[in-house]
Amino acid sequence: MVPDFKFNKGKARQALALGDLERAVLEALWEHGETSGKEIFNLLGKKHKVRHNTLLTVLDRLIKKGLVLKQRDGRNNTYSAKISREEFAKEIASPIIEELLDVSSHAAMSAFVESAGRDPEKLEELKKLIREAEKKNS
Amino acid sequence: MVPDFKFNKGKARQALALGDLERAVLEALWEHGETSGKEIFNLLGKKHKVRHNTLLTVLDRLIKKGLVLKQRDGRNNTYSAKISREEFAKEIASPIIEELLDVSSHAAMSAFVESAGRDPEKLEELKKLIREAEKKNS
DNA sequence: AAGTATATTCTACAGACCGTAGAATGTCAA
DNA sequence: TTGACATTCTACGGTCTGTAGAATATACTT
Repeated sequence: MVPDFKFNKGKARQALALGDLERAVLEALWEHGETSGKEIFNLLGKKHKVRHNTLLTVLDRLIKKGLVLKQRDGRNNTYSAKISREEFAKEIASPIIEELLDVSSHAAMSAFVESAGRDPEKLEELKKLIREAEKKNS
Repeated sequence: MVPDFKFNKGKARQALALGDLERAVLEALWEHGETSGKEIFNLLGKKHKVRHNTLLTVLDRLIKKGLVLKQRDGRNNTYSAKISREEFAKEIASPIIEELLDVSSHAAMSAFVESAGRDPEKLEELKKLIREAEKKNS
């Protein structure tokens, strides 16, 4: 175990290209689909203790990042995820995994199987994916 | 495919908790073991076009992060990685993978098998790890 | 021992990213 | 038209990273 150095949860979240609040907003949009600014505030403002403003700024940044779509609807706006959870996950997973394997494929694979392995279903899917990959290789 | 949004190499590197130059320095230390400041400059200064200073600052930050050890040796210092490549990889892989699986286990597993699957040896190791995990589960 | 070359330390700046939110503005509805 | 509400504009501060000038320490040479 390494003293001092801690690659903590915060770091891991950052690893996913977005800040915590940004992620939370995106999650909310995935969960609720098209959502007005007010709804978003109701969903997140209390828990995160942020102003309505703040959430709108965050939404704006997500728009700039190409992750969220904004539509006018009278005096309100409507926000929706421009990219599905699956697409997002796919987009970020590949380069990260590539890097992890590059640093140490053994460590990466161990960690992966250890995490996924806690769920037998995931293990089954993993095996299936491997069989498919092997078929493609041969 | 998602337009606009690109989780590029840069992001992925950042995901590994360090900046590019920091990573490069750490890699150099892993490769060359105990190294003087001058050697580090010779190894990296040219390629990265940075001053000796810059590298020492980076080393200093790595020290603060608990990743590098500094020792006096006369007028020079000697730097060495305080954490092995394997340890480092292990440390960072787990939380990242945890997060990736959390966002979408399917996407994470697909991406993983796709990356690792390009190398049959890795695929074999993966299968072995899975068998071990299954044994532990039962 | 003084001088010089070299390495290190101190200090600082800039840019990106993110959370945060006040102030200004726009819009609908009564 | 006015009031209530939502949005937009603007901006600040903290963190992280790359970058490096200036100041300082050290050792070797003469």
